Amino acid sequence: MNQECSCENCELKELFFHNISSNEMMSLCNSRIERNYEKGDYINEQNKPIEDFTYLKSGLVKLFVTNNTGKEQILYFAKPFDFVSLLSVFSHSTYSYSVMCIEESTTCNIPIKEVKRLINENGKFAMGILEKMSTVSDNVIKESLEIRRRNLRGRVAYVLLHFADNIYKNPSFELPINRKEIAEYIGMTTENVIRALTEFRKDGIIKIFGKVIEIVQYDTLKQISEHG
Amino acid sequence: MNQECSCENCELKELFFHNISSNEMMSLCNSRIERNYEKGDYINEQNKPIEDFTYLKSGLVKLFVTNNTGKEQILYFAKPFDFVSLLSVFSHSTYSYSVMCIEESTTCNIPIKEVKRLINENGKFAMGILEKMSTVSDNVIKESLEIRRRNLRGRVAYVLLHFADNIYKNPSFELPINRKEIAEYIGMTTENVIRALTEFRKDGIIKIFGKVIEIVQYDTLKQISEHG
DNA sequence: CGCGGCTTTGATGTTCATCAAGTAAAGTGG
DNA sequence: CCACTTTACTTGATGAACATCAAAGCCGCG
Repeated sequence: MNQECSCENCELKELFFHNISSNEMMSLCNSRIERNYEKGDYINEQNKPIEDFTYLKSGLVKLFVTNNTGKEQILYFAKPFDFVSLLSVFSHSTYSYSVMCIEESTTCNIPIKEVKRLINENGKFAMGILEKMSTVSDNVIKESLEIRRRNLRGRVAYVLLHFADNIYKNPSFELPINRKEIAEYIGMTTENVIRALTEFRKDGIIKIFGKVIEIVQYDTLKQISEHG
Repeated sequence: MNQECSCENCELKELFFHNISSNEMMSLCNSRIERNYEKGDYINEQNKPIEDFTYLKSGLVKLFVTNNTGKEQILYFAKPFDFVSLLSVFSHSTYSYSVMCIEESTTCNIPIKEVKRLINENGKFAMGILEKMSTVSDNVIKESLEIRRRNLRGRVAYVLLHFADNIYKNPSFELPINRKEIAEYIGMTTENVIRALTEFRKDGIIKIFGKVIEIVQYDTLKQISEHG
């Protein structure tokens, strides 16, 4: 009778262990593993079998696909509380995309079988997963549509605001990715991403110190993002 | 004791009423409504409250968003057996997308409350919904990435092949949408969609009779789609 | 027949990708 | 710690791809 399940104190408990009995919880807690990753480490790899249900406890990761021309397309940046393996876990036996750390990260992993068993046995738990999954896929789709309807400047502005508003909640932040990855996210070339950034800098809208970005004229940037 | 639930004979029974008891089934069957739509009718409208869980029995629909510049972006074409309201039902109280018929269609609607109740009570049923939802969102995301990495010609070729292979399963078919809608789907202008089609026609790759398209050189079109 | 919407074509200009070259920064081995 | 290599970043020049604008043809419908 292990009374000391550390999940009891996990800040994600409410999110994930919602609506399950203490027995069920104990069982999950015993089969779960925490993993630490450095920047650049793969958490999941495209086409590899899905074994764990993974969520991010801390850090930041990018979800991307490598298409058959060898190029990478980034589809999402996941932050803590996001379920990293949520998109294809229930429809495929292998990952449809790769997940890589862009900041030091910690994940909590539960064997996918355990989670599936629990879903089958507990509808309330299933409902929670459904809600979370719906949220994540909705976000991914919406973001891709938002990016798609903008031009180069609008897209770059959108990304900067995304990091400032949603990820770091601070107008000045250190970009966890390089220029090439910004390009892979917004579907433009590295050179043109740089050109847009330089323009913003010359116009006094942002300041650039290597990877550190400071948004000086927030409203102007917002306007450019809304297409100006 | 109504022994005559018509769902018993519904071809979608296996898909949706999987793993539920005959009592549960009877209850769903009694609260469900079938609706018929003409081409151009709205099935769901963006920002309107979600009341029903909807799936498509027959026909063809487009899912799209109207962004704040008033332009429409098509994100998916749903065909029978697809759950039309599957993307945001569990995370939002209003639709994130509009759904409009592009062919005469029939839907089966079940009050969302009923479905949620059933999910909460029956994990196996929930698992089925999860799988379906995962499949749909995976498809939407994958398709958008596939389109994004192609140029004009590649995108138009991709759409034609999509209709031929996935929707109509026939190299010649009648396009259910106009040129503008193709453009809204692939993120290009109407004029350029037409130019690409005309090129394909002049090169003898396809034949065009108004909305009827006949793919003559399938392999060539495939090559163009894979970027050539 | 005439009107409005859809389609098509052409001309023009803008936006963006590509190619090339150079600078800065960061890692590597002696 | 310094030369060396590699990787990231930056700028410029050029051409291709695409959007925009304008106009005309087509087709269905009242």
